[in-house]
Amino acid sequence: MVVRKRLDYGSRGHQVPAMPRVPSSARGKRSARRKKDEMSPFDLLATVAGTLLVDHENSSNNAPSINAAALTYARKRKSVKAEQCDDAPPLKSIAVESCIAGSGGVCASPRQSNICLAENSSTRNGTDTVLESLTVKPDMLVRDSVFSCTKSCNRAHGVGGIPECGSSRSLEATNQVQVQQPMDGDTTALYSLVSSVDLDGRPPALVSSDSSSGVPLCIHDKDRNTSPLCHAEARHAADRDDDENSSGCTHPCTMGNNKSYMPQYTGDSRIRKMFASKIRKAARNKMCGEMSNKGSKLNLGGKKISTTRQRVQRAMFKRQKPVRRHFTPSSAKGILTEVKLRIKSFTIPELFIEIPENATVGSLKRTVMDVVTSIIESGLRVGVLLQGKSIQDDNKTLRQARICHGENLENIDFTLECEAGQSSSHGVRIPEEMDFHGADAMKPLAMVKCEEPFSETKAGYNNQQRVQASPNRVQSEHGSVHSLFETTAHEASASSQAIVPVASPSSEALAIVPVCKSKRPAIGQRRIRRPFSLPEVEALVEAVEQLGTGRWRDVKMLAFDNTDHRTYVDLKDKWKTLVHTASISPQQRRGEPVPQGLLDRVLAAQAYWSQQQQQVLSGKASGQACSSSC
DNA sequence: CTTAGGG
DNA sequence: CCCTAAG
Repeated sequence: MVVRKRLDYGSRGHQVPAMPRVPSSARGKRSARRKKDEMSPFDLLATVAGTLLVDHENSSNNAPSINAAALTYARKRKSVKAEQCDDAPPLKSIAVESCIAGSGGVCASPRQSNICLAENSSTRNGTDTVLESLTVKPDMLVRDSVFSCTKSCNRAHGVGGIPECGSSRSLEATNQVQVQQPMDGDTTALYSLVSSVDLDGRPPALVSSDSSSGVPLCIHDKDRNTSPLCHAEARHAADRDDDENSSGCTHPCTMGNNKSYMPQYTGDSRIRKMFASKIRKAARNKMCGEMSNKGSKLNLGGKKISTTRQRVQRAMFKRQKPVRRHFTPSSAKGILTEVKLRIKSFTIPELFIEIPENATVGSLKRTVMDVVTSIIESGLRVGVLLQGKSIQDDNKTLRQARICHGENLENIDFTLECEAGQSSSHGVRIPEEMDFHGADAMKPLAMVKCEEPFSETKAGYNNQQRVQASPNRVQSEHGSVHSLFETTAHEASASSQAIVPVASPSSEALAIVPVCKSKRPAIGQRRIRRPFSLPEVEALVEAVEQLGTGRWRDVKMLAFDNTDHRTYVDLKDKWKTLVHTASISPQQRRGEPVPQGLLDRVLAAQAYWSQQQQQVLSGKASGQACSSSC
């Protein structure tokens, strides 16, 4: 038997992408295998750092703590694939220079605040602007990373020096590390001590600008005046699905009406379902060729451009753990203190990579790896801040630096940044070298980032409207960008964490930006929930009273012909729920209350038309019997 | 494509 | 809302 598979589920005008469907047998396996092959930027970094540390942990006492942390992280993350490590070039010695960053560890160097996009220089100072945080020059792979020693119950102090780090919003990796801290060691020794990190193995979570002020990509986030760290702390308890949230994308005004329903952030289950649905659909259809575990498609070769400049714009991670400091029982000498540190922030700058169009995914991965490696290789600088003030004398003992007996431990922060000024030998291009035609080149990024996939309350009903609202985006979606997006998404770990290349109109450069849910319903994207309003219900009831149940297409045309987001299936479903609502007690009803009068009409119409249908059926049957007998 | 019904 | 069998 041939089973027809409908590709267009929706009604006219409601565009639902033709999607392959996975056999229902696979439905139960939605979220089963997702994370396996994911390689988040942090993973990538962790892998690199891990390799670095492997090479140097025995030979160098000055291995940057971040590497240690990253290594631990990498080790704990089974998802770090060996292939990435294998392909990584041998790492040379790391020049780790203890260097003190400026207060707050942010933008100590003018270059760091130099951005290629932000035409508005007034935004460059002080708190980082969105653009600044988005486009960090590659000379700082790890910028403004801050370790912080804090007591478990001392949240406020853990923030020391951080709030000023606007750039820390860019990427926060609050890995918690544990340090055996000899009280008499000098600051340099302290760095190496971080090697004994005890990293929490949880995968890096994504910063959602909605839930964290760490990603102020959209203006609406200004409403949230919580400090990043406070937010971070607040998210501890529920950091479960950070990785599902879009890092660079905010959904400022969506879901305005129904605060209790926020699909983008509602939780993993929903979004995971979404992605799992994507996966299974894709797998079933096999129309996308090789699919990543995120349902991504790889089609790099199909691009028309000869060179792809990839812009690793930004990656953000946020890992939140309760800030704790563990004091081990003092040894006989009583000079060891176990301290838990955490990386407050961790910034990866944008990278520009030239990749031939016939490059393979593997080569792309290797290139990214090489670039990251080269940057790390060039050296990381660790800074120690005590109460926001940098400690520049590496020879000073901790006691001399008044870092002792834990009394100041909660005030210690660490900064990590790349050695400035190096250029990559792997084809990395710093922003200035890009042939951007002015700052406009990056406009699409901003658009995409802040773009709201669905604006439930304001975008209007027409899908087309939204598409038209952002021609650049549309262009991006249909071009080669899409294929690259798929590729990149494969490497990124979480949905929201995925970095997506976006075509730059004025150049052929591809920008990789944190993925933002597409305005176009992504493949397998569940439609946004749009509760029926009272007028809609009234219209529906009236139409059904007129036409009856079972003629949903007509009902649609009669009462909802101008609303594309209501399919006749939706109307049918709504009627179903209305009937159910009318049949239950008012106390059991949820959502916007429907007037009882309307519900009565629903029941009446339902009873009437069901009776009619039965009569039709019986009449039909009798007619058939008659005709057959006659 | 529509309808119907379960999820 | 989604998914799908069936008409």
